[in-house]
Amino acid sequence: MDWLSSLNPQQLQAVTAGDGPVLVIAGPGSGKTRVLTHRIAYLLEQRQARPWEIMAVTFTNKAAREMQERLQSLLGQQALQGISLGTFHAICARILRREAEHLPLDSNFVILDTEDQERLIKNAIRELNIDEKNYRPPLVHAAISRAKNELLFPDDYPVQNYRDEVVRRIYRQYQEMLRQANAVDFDDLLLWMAYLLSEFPEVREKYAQRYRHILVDEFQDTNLAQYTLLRQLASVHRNLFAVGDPDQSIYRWRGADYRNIQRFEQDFPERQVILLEQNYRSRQNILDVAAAVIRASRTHRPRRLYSDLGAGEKVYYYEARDDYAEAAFVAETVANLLASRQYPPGEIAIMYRMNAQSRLLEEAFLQMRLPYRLVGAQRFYGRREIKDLIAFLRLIHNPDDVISLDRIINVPPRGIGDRTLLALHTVARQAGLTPGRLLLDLARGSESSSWQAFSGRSVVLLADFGATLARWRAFATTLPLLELLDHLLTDLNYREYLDDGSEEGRDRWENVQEFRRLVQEHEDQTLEEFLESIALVSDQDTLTGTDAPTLLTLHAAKGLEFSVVFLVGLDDGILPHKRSIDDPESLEEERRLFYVGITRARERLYLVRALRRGSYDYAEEMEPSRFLDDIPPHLLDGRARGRRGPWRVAADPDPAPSSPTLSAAAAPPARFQPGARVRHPLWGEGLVLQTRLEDGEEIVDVLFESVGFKRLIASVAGLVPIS
DNA sequence: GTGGATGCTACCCCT
DNA sequence: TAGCATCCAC
Repeated sequence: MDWLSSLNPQQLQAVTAGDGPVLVIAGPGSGKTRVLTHRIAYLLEQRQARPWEIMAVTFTNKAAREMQERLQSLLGQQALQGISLGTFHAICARILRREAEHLPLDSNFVILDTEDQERLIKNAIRELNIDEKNYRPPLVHAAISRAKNELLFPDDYPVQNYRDEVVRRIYRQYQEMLRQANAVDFDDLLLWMAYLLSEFPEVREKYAQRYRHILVDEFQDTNLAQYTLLRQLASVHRNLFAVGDPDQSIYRWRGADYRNIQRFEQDFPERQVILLEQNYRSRQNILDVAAAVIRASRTHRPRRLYSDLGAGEKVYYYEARDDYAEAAFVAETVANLLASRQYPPGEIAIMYRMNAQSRLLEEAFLQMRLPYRLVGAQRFYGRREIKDLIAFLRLIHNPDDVISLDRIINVPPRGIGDRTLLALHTVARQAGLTPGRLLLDLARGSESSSWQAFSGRSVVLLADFGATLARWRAFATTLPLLELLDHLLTDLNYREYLDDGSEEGRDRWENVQEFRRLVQEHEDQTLEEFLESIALVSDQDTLTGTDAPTLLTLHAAKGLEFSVVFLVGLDDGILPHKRSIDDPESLEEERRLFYVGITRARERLYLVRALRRGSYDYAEEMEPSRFLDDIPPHLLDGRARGRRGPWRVAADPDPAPSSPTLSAAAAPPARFQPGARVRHPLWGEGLVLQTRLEDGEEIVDVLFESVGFKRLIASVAGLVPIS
C-alpha cells in the first residue's frame, strides 16, 4: 500500500473516498489517470472488491490498455481477472453479444463504420425513392446519429415539419436494413444497451447488482445515452466515480454534453466533489497561457491551475508567410530540436484542427527527411484494399452482412456487375433470404430452388462465388485467423490484382502485408474478436511503437502529453473553424479545443499561424485566431513577420480611424470615454485612449499598466469602469 | 452488362 | 483535393 504515499492530499482523498458517488473535477495534467488506477487498486486491495464487480470506462482503447498495464504492475495480473475495462463502445458490444436474445440481433452482429453507415443510408434513401439531392446521406446520417445519442428510436423521432417526417422514414428504413444485415452502427451499441437496461428490469438488475463500482474517465464528453447507461448501472450501489473537466469538453458535435456533470450532481445529490488543481505536467508559462485562454470562456468556472515545475521558457509565437512556410518552419524547428538532442523524437507533437492540414506538414517532413508518425485510424483502415479485405472477413463471419457483400462481390472483377447484383437482391427478397444466404444456396447448383430465377451466365458466376464463400466459411471454423487470411489472398489472387507494377500498386500490396502483420498480432483472437477490435479502433490506438515526432488533430490529442508541442493554423477560420464562428456554443468549444492543445505541452510550446493559405483554387488572406487576443503578450516570445500580428496594436498602433468615429457622448451604448480608468479581469488597470462603435460593438483602446496598449471589444473583454 | 474515362463538387473534429 | 456520378466504348 505504499503506493498511496505518492499521492497529493486531493488525489488521496479521491482515491480513498468511501462508498457513494464521487465527482472529481480534474484540470489538465492533474494526475487523473493516476487517480483512476489507484482508485481501482485501492478498491481491490483495501475494500475487498472483486475484479468482476468493477467497471472502468475510458475514452480510448489505448487508455484502457495503459490502465490495465499500470494495474498489473501494481497488483499483478491475477488480481485483475474479470474486470470490465474499456471504452463505452467496447464494453457495450461485449454485453450486447451476451444478451443478444433480448434484442433484434444475433450475437455475431457486425459493427459498421461511418462509411458503411452512409452507404446504407444511401441505400435506404433509394429504397424509399427519396431524392438524394435534397436528403444528402451525410446530413441524414448526422440527424439519425443525433437522435440515437438522445435515445430516440424512429417512433420517438420528433417531427415538426415535412423534412423531419422524411428523415424519420429514412431512419426507420435504415434500422430495418441494419436488422436484416445483423449489423449495428456505433450509436446502436449505446442505444441498444440503454434499451436493454430500460426494457428488461431483470437484466438491469443483474448488471446493476454485479457492478458494485463504476468508474468513468473524461466524463465531460459523455452523451445522454452514455450518461443514462451509467445511471442505470449505478442504480443499485450508487458507487459512480466520475472524473472530468468541463474546460476540456470538445465533443459536443458528437452529442457530448458537459451538462451531464450537472445532471450527475442532481441525480446523485449525496455526491462528493473533489477538485484536482495541481498540475504535474506543464511549466508555469504554458499554464499561464492556457489560463488566459480559458478564462475568457463563458462556461469556465474559475479555478486555479498551478505548477511546481518552474516558469520555463516563454511560449513561442511564429507567423509564417503562408501555409507552406508554416510547414517548413515546423519541420526545420523540429530538425533543430532533434539535432540538439534535447528531446526524444517521440516527445514532439504537431497538432492541427483538421486532418487536411497534415498534408503540407507531411511533405515538409519528407523533404527534410524526417520520419514522423501520423495518428489516424482511417488513414490505414480506410484504404480501399484494406476495407475490402475486412469486408471479406466480415462476410465470412456473418453472411447476412449485405453491406460487405455488395462491396466485394465483384472484387477482383468476376463479372458480377450492378445488373447481376440487383437480380441477386431481388430474387433474395422474393425467396425471403438475405443475398448472402441466397449466394450460399446457389452454390448447391441447380438443386437450389432459385437457380431458374437467373440468366444462365450470371447464375454460374454467382454460384461459383457462393461456393468460394462456403469454402472460406468452412476454413474459418477450423483454421487460425492468419491461415484464413492467407487462403483469401491466394484464392483472390490479391497480389496480382493490386500490384500492377505502378508505385501505387506496390503501395497497396504493402498495406496488405501490413494488415497481415496486424492479423498476426491478433493471432490468439477469434474472427469475431478480431473484427470487433478493428471496428472499434480509435485514432489514438494507432499511436504505438516508433519513436518519431507525431502529427495529430487536436481532438486526437486529448489525454496525451508531449514535451514539445506545435499548434499550427492559429487563424480565424481554422481555429476557430469557420463553421463554428456564428454559433456561440460552438465557438466556446473551439476555445476549449485550443485550451486542450496548449495544455498537452510539458516544456515547450509553439503557437504558429500563416498570413495566407491556399485553398483549393486560390490563396486566402488570414486573420489571426481571435483566441490569440486573450493571451497577454508578455507571456510570448513573438516573432511576428507580417503586418498583422495579434499584437499589431501594441507594436504599431493604428492611426486614429478616419471613419466617422462616434464620440462617447453621441453613442448611446458607449460606456467608456477617453481618459477614463478601467479594470480588465486579466491585465488590471488601464487608461482608455479612444473608443468607437463597430457593428454595434464598442471597441476600446486601452493603455494597461501591465501589458501596454490593447484594443478590446468592451462587451467581450469584461472591462469595468473605475470611478 | 461491365468497366474505364471524364467532369462535378464538397471539405472539420471521431467511436 | 479526391471521391463520386455519369457517360460512353467494349
